[in-house]
Amino acid sequence: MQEKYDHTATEKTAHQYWERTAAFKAVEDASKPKYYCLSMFPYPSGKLHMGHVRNYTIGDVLTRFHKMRGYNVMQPMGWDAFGLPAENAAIANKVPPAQWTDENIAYMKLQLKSLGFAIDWSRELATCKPDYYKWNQWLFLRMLEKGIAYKKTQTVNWDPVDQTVLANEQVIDGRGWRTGAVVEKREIPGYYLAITQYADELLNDLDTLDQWPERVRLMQANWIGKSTGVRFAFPHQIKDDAGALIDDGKLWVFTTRADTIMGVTFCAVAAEHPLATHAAQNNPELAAFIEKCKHGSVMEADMATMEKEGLPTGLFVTHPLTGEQIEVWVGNYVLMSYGDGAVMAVPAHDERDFGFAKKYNLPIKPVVMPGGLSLKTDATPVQPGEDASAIRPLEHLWAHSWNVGFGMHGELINSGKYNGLNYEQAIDAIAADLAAKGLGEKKVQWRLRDWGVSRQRYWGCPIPIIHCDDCGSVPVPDDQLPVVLPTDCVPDGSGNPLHKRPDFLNVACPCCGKPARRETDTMDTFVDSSWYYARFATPGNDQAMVDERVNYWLPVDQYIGGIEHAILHLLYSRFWTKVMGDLGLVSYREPFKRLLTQGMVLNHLFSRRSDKTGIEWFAPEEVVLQKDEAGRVTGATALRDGNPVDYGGFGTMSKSKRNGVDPQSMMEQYGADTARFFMMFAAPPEQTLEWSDAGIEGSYRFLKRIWAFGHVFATTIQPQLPGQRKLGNAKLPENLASLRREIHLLLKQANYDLGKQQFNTVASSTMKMLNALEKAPRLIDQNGGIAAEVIEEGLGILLRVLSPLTPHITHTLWAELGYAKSADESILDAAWPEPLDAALVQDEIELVLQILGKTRGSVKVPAGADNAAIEALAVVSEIAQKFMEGKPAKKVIVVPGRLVNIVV
RNA sequence: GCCCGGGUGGUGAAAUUGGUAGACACAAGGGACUUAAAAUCCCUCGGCGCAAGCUGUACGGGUUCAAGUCCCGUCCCGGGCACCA
Repeated sequence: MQEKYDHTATEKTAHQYWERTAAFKAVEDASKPKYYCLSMFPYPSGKLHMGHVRNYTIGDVLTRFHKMRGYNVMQPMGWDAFGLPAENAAIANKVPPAQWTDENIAYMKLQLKSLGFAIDWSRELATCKPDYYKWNQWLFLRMLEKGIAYKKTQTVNWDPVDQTVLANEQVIDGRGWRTGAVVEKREIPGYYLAITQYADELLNDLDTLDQWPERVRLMQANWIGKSTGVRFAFPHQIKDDAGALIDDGKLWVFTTRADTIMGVTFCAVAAEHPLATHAAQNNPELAAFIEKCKHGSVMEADMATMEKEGLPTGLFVTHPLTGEQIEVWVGNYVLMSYGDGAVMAVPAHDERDFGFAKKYNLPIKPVVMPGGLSLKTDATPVQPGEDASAIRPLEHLWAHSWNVGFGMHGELINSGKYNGLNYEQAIDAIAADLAAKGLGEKKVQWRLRDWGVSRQRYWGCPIPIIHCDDCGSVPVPDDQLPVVLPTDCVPDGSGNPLHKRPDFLNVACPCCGKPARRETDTMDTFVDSSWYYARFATPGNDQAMVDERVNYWLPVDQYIGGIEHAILHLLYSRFWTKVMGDLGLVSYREPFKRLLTQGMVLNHLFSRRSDKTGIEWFAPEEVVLQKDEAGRVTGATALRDGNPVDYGGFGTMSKSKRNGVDPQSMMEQYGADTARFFMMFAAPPEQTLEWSDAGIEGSYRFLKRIWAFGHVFATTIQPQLPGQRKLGNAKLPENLASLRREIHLLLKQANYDLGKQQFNTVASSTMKMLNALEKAPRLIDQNGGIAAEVIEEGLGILLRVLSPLTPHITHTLWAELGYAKSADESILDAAWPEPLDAALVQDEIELVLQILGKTRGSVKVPAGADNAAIEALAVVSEIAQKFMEGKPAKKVIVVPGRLVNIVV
């Protein structure tokens, strides 16, 4: 074998072998447990970034590990290929998005191949291809039939110059990003998917996802936002100009605290509420305020700090239980989009209402005595630590905003017939009374909204609808699917280019046959990514969305991706799965059994602030770091002018901050194995990873040492191997037994860590194995062939444990050093190593010796010794005698295999 | 504001879930080889101390034979959510 490590040659050899043997082709096989390992598919933006490399390396390590463990593994890859960046690139380069996308896919595929990922490329898919998106359209039509998809008007950002709809991120300070024109809000029709029909199941099934990170489940639960309460109405006689009762004479509100209804002193409605609109007609001040509220809501950042403001409408509604007249206010803190756009206000028990009431001098009426407080003779509560003789009226307590009531449950007071009831009793009684009057009932309110999927965009999956003047919006018949998107359009930024394509637009109505128009809206790209993992299981089927194979491979056993998809993508995919399940297409209810959210890749940030140009960012290779004598970074100077730049610590790699590292140049210089190893070694997978050039060098050094040891093995150890092997359970001389034990202990640790998906310590274990083996060759002089056998076994273990991380170098060494049993066998076919009990046993074990809980040293005891024997040995040991200072042992704690603690 | 994570050497981190804190690596310092440099190899490396030893996991308490790990309180850092009624 070659003496020096040549990563280019090594990687080429391995790639050719995998290609030639179709090593990663996955075929259904009922005789083996299956393992479907999936990394979130990339958007073909042009080239891979380090986040991709990290993501796919994690997936590949798991894939290869399971393959060697005997699982039937499948790791596919595809392209999330529709989306806005392709349109933007088209505008900039005057190239059709399809062409740009295809070119990017071709390049990125090469990059993925050069990283050596064990991907079954025969299952590759791109969401922009008709054979994929046909099934988006097909399922959309099924949803339409079941009432899960429906049409309603939606508000969009409209650029009046470009005549186009803008995504939220394309609106900058209220203006279009390209034209600078003031963006208008427009109401246009669009299609929605009723994800809220599945809200309950989506929430409840989170409990079954016990192999998901807790925080992701929490984020989803918050997003779904279930709250149970009572929806009820305040009757009124307020009429509009035509003389009709506004909202049928009922102001509906939702509350989770129906027990405090008797404490309502006013109501607040959103600026867009019909009552507000009505009241503003003859009230310029109110009209101005409402206008301000509507505009204010655009600026997200101000929302958080915004002061609670309001104005009275002068309108009154009737309290449904007391009959009192309740004034209606417009409040800037009431959202039209949540519930009914109106709230009851109970200042005594809600912090926000309280602040509002204090500001505008509205009455505060306490109706709940918080639990845990006792009452004084005048029925006021005693504060913890307060002198019980102090007499204060109830109102005084709240007027001083002593927070005894906000959000707390307790017994009702000041509430007439409900006095004395607790939280649950009060809600039941009040809900019953409201129901009897036809003015309310218990209700569950969700934060989750239906999913608007219409996008007024060209580069997406066409929505399969035809608009006919006579028949209305008609679904495209199944036999006319797919509705194919023309791929030769070049968007220029003004409007949807499909509008200029008569060949696409003009079509006969499927109902009546008259000329009609095709829908030009396309689907949200989240639709594309909501089921691609299922299609991977059934490649090549042009007759059905999925087939029986889907129930073999799915659910995905391990899904890996960024935390940024914790909510939308994962929630939509779960929803889509449930819909597919209800249509009888799949037999599982959750798509992803186990989820790993990998951390981001960070790098140093360098910048310089100048008055003229603002912030200028420096790439790490453009600066020189300054360090103090301890090696701590104290500052940096620019290479180009020698002047200082600001060091901003670590931040996520980004184009704009110029701190990204290009995987391509990395791989050319050091190779894929080094990149992969560093990624795995530098941090546990879920944590952020700090890029380090020195760390890369270190990983490279390790691989060079592995290779060098392989060379030593081939030249000096292998020739010593006896023809007849006798290692097995053989009794070895202590120096060999100890080396062998060390390797097997490290293997045990590595297997344990792999189970935990803690790959950084797996990498550590392989380094420790090499450290041990490098010292071993001299053992041959004393022990001959048997030592060579121990080393051979150790290196074989090391290569296999390392192989999921650095598959190329281990592939080559495995073959070159004679580990492969035949020419068509590679390390991938080797069984994963397991530690041998025979290698782990030892005659004597060393226990930690503590006196009074303080570690003082260690004591050697025979391996089989029982607690009493260990105790006896420990007490008479030299160290124990020294530290016990002649005092008798009061108690001795023996933790088998670990330590002895003597208490005196 | 609420909800999650975190806080361990100069740095990234480890500690088999209550049992020798700092494994493994990076950086730094010293040495060997070399005409020299690079590469490689060896040694040192939490703090104090010549040493025995003492001390040390953000801070203050507690439980325990034993606490980085568990409990209570405080202070920071990161992330998510939010006028959600």
